[in-house]
Amino acid sequence: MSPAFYLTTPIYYVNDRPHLGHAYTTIVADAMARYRRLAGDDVWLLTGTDEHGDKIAQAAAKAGMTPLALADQNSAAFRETWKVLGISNDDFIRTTEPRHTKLVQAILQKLWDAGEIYLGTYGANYCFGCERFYTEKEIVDGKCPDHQTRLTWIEEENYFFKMSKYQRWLIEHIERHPDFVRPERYRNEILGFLRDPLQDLSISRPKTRLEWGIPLPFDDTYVTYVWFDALINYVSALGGPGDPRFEKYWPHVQHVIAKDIVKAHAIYWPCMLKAAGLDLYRHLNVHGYWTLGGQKISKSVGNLVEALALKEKYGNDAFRYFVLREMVFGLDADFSEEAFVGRLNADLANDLGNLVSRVTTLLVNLSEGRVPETTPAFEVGGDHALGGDLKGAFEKARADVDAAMREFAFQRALAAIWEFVGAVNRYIDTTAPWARPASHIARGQRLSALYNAAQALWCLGVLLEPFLPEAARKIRQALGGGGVPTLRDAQWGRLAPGASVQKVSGLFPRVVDRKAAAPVPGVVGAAGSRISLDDFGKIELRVAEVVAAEPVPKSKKLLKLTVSLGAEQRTLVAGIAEHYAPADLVGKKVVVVANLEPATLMGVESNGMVLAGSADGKLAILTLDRDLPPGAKVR
RNA sequence: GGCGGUGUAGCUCAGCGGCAGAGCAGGGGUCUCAUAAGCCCCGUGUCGGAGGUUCAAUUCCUCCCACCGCCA
Repeated sequence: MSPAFYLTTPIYYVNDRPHLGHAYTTIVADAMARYRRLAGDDVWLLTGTDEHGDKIAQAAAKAGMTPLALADQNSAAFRETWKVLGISNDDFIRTTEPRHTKLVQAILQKLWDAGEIYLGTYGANYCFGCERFYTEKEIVDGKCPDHQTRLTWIEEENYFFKMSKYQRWLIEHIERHPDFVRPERYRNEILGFLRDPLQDLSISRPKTRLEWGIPLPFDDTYVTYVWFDALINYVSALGGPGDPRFEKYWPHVQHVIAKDIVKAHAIYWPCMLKAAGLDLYRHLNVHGYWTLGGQKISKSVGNLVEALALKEKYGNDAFRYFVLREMVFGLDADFSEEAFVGRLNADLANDLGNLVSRVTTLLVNLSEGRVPETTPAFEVGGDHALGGDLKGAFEKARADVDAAMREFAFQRALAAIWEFVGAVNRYIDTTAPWARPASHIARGQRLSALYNAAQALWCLGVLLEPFLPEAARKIRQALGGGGVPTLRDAQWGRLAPGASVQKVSGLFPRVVDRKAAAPVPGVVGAAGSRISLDDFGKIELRVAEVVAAEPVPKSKKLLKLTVSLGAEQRTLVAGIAEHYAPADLVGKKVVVVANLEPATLMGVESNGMVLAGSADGKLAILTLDRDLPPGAKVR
């Protein structure tokens, strides 16, 4: 029987619209689920939406809707987003579903009967304007920070979960299971927090203040408060104890969350499970935040939503690749279109896409579009072998990916695969199958090289499935493979000689437009996309007359120019030798950046820069359409 | 204020007692099967600062500076 694997994302609050943060969490969970399926596990992937609470009730009132209607609408937006992103979730739970509310009530009743819950008094400063309590540190001069009105001390009876009694037990559990919370930084944070006394957890709100929630089964003048409702989704989605699905998957549960909800998941949740007599989860996997253009995300999530829109511009696989490769799981990372395009061009287009293109083309041109036969004399260690141990390189990559994925180190898994991509590119260069003349040995070497390249490509088509599902499928299909692969298919020889091969080009087209590589105003990295007049004023542009021009020795691209700025002459180096002959430039009036820091190129110090535009490989220097004296200011 | 973390090549980061590393960017070369892609070559950087331990410290300890997180 295959091992079970149960993975959850948080349930997303329907107050938000789906954005980059939600998408990252969900993509991570999806990639992991796909990897475990590939490895042969019996996987259950859960996501969903959290739909109760004040904010929803208020937003619904404002929109003139019922809370449930609002929740329906926004929950659907998440469901739709995951569909568009190709997320392979097996279930989608909503906290307003009966299967959930029933189980929350069942667990509450059980804890109440067991004496784990008591009625206590909670006192705090309340603002009637905000309809909420404030903690001491939030208060400004005894007044509400929003309304500037005096706060009222209100004592309210509420139900409390006896969480404090589990403190010692929880510390011991975390100490005995070093990877219970991972990466380690969050484990340390939790242990630090647990050095102070743990408080009991308020789990109710009176209906007089909040109606939009699950009624307490033992007192229907109260509803269940946030975490006690939300966390239980992980259990209720499996039907709860006694349900075959629960019995099968729950013992193998792992959660994926962002760092903002670590405390609820690492402290409240284990205590709740313990009190309810349920097994604890295996691992809590915590990731960091995305920043945009180096800026911390403040109140507005608009930019995060826009960032998610890049999936449409560049494709799902590229989007998945970028977020999985760029973020070190657990740490914060920066998202920018520039970095995105950099990854897309360097890793996906140049390395992988081009590899797929060249291998399929070689097979079509030199092997009649079939996977060739190989013979021992031409394989690794054989008398006429060439090129080194590609198969060994793959086996290493596969092992490295496995080790990385066990630790949720997606960035390392992808780095390992790309090391192999590099090895295949090198293998093709060193074996150069297109260059083999027609001798018997050369022909055998050529077919052997093509055989190995084909096997390598096939293995990539399997191993890439969790990360680039669409591209991986295209690769397998190009080699005549259909259906759902498993890691066991990622082996030399699994692709049978004789299998037909289709040419695949343009798997990941290069993004060449410079404008596309720059942040789009109003989209991503708002901070980096516009400059102030002051910023522009820092650039000193001047008219310059070219006095002399000569090629820089040993350089294809560079010209050394002497220009006059009127009062002074300067030397500068320009990368335009492929487009302009030195003689064409002398006497021309051009525009230069006059206050650029000096830079030495090929041993020549350059003091400034000639302005030129380029597109599609063409380049043009900016000149004047009327005469101005050298040194004239440009702005 | 307490606890913890981070500070290494232009950028992102790995290394964590024994001659400073990778990827990207940049420069040069080269092949032509391929998406102007590939491949090869090119990195002396006060390893945040100051002390200390050690035969030897980027690596361990102390203090300081800067930034970040959690808690109050």
